[in-house]
Amino acid sequence: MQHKSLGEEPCPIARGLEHVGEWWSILILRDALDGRRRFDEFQRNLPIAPNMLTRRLSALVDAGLLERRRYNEHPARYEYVPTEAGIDFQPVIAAMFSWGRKHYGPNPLRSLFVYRATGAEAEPVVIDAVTRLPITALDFGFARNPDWDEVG
Amino acid sequence: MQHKSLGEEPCPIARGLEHVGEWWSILILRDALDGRRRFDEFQRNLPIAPNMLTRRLSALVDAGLLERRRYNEHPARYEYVPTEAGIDFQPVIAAMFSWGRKHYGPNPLRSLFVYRATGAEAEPVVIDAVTRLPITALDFGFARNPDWDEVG
DNA sequence: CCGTATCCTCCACGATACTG
DNA sequence: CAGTATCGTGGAGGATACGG
Repeated sequence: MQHKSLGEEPCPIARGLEHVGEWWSILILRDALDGRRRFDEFQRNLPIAPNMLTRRLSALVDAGLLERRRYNEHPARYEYVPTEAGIDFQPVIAAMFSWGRKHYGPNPLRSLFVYRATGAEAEPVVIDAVTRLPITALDFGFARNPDWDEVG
Repeated sequence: MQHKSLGEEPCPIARGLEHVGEWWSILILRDALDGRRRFDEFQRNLPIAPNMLTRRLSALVDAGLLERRRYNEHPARYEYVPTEAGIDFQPVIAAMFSWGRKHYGPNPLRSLFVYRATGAEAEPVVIDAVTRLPITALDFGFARNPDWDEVG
């Protein structure tokens, strides 16, 4: 993102976007979370130019989402494995999948859940793992509160 | 996105990204879902140039995420309200908030849930609203399956 | 006051050639 | 096979002036 000042925005969404906002980042993350590790695995699965793949992988490493790990000495070979921050990105991917599936999927009228559940259309929700209560973006007051550290 | 062929990718994530992949789109959506409706409301809350705001709002309308609704005749005034597809985007926003909060927030060590729940750190998960079971991106096989319509 | 039109900059992305 | 180097382009994003 060129508007670097957004990285200093108080909103966690804006801050997070700073690291995954580029087009390919999320798709690479998707593949990494799907078990892909190596350069050519990514490239086989994505219509991306090799230099772009290099750049995005480096950026994701710098952002702390992927770890570059040497798996062979001679010749030097690396694999890219999700860090904790990368793994934590899974719920975002899952939510995006569900949303994209419903509204822009090959068959927009049916969601993936149809095949896995009751046959009724289902809405994904994000729930708090502690309270087990559903939370919504609106609950956050995320775009309103200037101080994200204030305790209610 | 310039790589228009990605809009024809089978993966719902890639397809969805086509509509919200631009930097400002998600932040505008965030504000819209937070109750903002009007041009100047958005602009007051975001460090965005007015022409960009116009462009992104139009794009979101074209993508079917926002509806442009006239609320005044003379002079002509419009407001932008989330469609169903826009509202359905909330889980993505929520997941992004949680993720950004944990890893890139002003206080990266604590998540918002801390303040709302037990005091323990919590991980958000996406659950299927029908089965009430947690789902993960890996469950989808999303990056692997060429045919998203196949029924198991 | 609520936007739109114009013009410019810069970088994400693409194509291709090359190297150990 | 696993990348890097070089060059080019379109469009996202920015600054600012204008219009209803």
